[in-house]
Amino acid sequence: MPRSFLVKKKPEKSVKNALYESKPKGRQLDLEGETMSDFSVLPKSVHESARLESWIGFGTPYSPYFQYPAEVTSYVHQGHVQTTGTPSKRDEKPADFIGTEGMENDKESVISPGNARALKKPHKCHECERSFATVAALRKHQHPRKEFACKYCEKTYVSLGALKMHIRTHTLPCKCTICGKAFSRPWLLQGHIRTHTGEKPYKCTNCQRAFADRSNLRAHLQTHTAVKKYCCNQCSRSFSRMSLLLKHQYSCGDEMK
DNA sequence: CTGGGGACGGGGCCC
DNA sequence: CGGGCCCCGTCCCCA
Repeated sequence: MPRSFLVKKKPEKSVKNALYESKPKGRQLDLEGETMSDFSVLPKSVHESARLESWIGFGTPYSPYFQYPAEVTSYVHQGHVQTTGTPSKRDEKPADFIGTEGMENDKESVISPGNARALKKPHKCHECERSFATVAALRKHQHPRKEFACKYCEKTYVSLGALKMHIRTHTLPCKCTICGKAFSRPWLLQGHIRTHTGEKPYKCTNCQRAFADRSNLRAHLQTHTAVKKYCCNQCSRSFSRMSLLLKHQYSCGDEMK
């Protein structure tokens, strides 16, 4: 039985934590069904289609494959316009991304056969004025960098491996055989199993306390130091945790006003 | 309210 | 490319 605090209040996390509820619903059902799947063994066709078609531009109004059906979506950055954007940002303004003119140019009916012959490079980049003979060439020019987008959220990654690792945080393939709780990675599951076994391999050298989690030992070690890691820049106080410092700075800042 | 502990998330790095 | 691990961090509970 999970402790109550495991059900977190943030929406994006509550989805995952809802997996442990007795009655999953909607999206949660979807995720639960995929809990058993391992995205490291995605069908090869998925990977290859992602590689092959990524620079064509999935998820854009420009693409004939706008509704990408596979497990992994993939797209490329727009080289000229967008350097740090996310898929959502890109999708907010599709007209800016490609341009209405570009969309029209994609249709053969817009460029008559005669004009097409006359214009050997009818597809013009709006950023640098270079022209290209094919839509694909234009898009390759505009999208020099490949990115892989998660289908469950808006995060993007530069490698398929990084994306697959991230997708595990949605699919949670590692399941505890004792309580059934699922985790994204095996070592997270190992840490969780310690809560069942009581094993605490991380021992404090200053006192006799032991911890199941290395991070918790690290936080504990801060309690032994006179000057804590997180210092307030308004006063001389220091704290063992960032959260405590932030909380303090909030009140400290009020005092300074 | 504060500080500490428990449990866990996730990106990056190394092998 | 995948697994293991490290590190930094969050969230929640409790004394």
